[in-house]
Amino acid sequence: MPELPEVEVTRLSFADRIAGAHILSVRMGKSLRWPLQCDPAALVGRQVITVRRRGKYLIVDLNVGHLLVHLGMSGSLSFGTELPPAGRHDHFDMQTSQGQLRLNDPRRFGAVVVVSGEEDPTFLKLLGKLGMEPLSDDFTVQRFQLGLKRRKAPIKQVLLAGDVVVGVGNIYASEALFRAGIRPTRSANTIGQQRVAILYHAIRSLLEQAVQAGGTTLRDFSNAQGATGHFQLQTQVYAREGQPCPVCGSRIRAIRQGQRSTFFCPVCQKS
DNA sequence: AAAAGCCCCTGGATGC
DNA sequence: TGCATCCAGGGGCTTT
Repeated sequence: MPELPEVEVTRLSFADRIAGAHILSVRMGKSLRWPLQCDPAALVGRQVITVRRRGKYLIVDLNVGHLLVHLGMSGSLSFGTELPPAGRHDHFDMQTSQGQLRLNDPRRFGAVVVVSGEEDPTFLKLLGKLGMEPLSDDFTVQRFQLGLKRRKAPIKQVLLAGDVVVGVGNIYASEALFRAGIRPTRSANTIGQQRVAILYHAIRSLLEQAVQAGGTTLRDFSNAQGATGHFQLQTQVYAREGQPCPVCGSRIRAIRQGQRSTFFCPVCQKS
């Protein structure tokens, strides 16, 4: 469910409200992808400083240590002072002096993990090999090109892998390649400089627009205040197999790449 | 080093 | 209505 825009929108929807809060209690329900790696009681009394994002991870900086939060495929956070009683899929609840932070995640691919710092082995394992942040100044056409040069796998899968650029998930990968006119099966290292530049700008503008739109809500995404996104109204190929291409009218096609579906226009994305 | 598969888990949609 | 099958926005891990 959540790609970079959804994670960023989630962050923006509660970061200011939780900053400065003191942790009063922590409850872990059914296990998520990994154990918390810390006694919940040990978090009591710590203070939330800020909330950052790296790729699709949220990093909740505490005065002592950090909370790494990942939404997986079906996770969503809520933050509020009057949340309903914990339900079946609420697997993490953190009561603070400024409200309650809750992770709801039916599929439990998500995670909440406590790390001591940025040298913590878990922090390094999860975040250490991530690629460039697409909306940061580090991400340049030149570096993007350099990253793609040494990959001969299909461009769609290189984008998804997250070791060149982070945050582009299954929806935005198809959308970006459509906007750039590149066939998803094209080997990353064979894309010409001009095309790489176009793809670079497509990725940036797409993600920026999606954040502006509050993210994409396909079935159940909502931010920490419960608001849904509306970028799905601007998607052009994702989940539109058989429908006419918005540019040329050809039928949108669907293929499988690495057990994920990919959508593209066979005419606009010739190669 | 890079690429390809497998798997974690639940729920909704579809088909018989 | 019941049951089987497939699919879903991610990504770490193991094997080639």
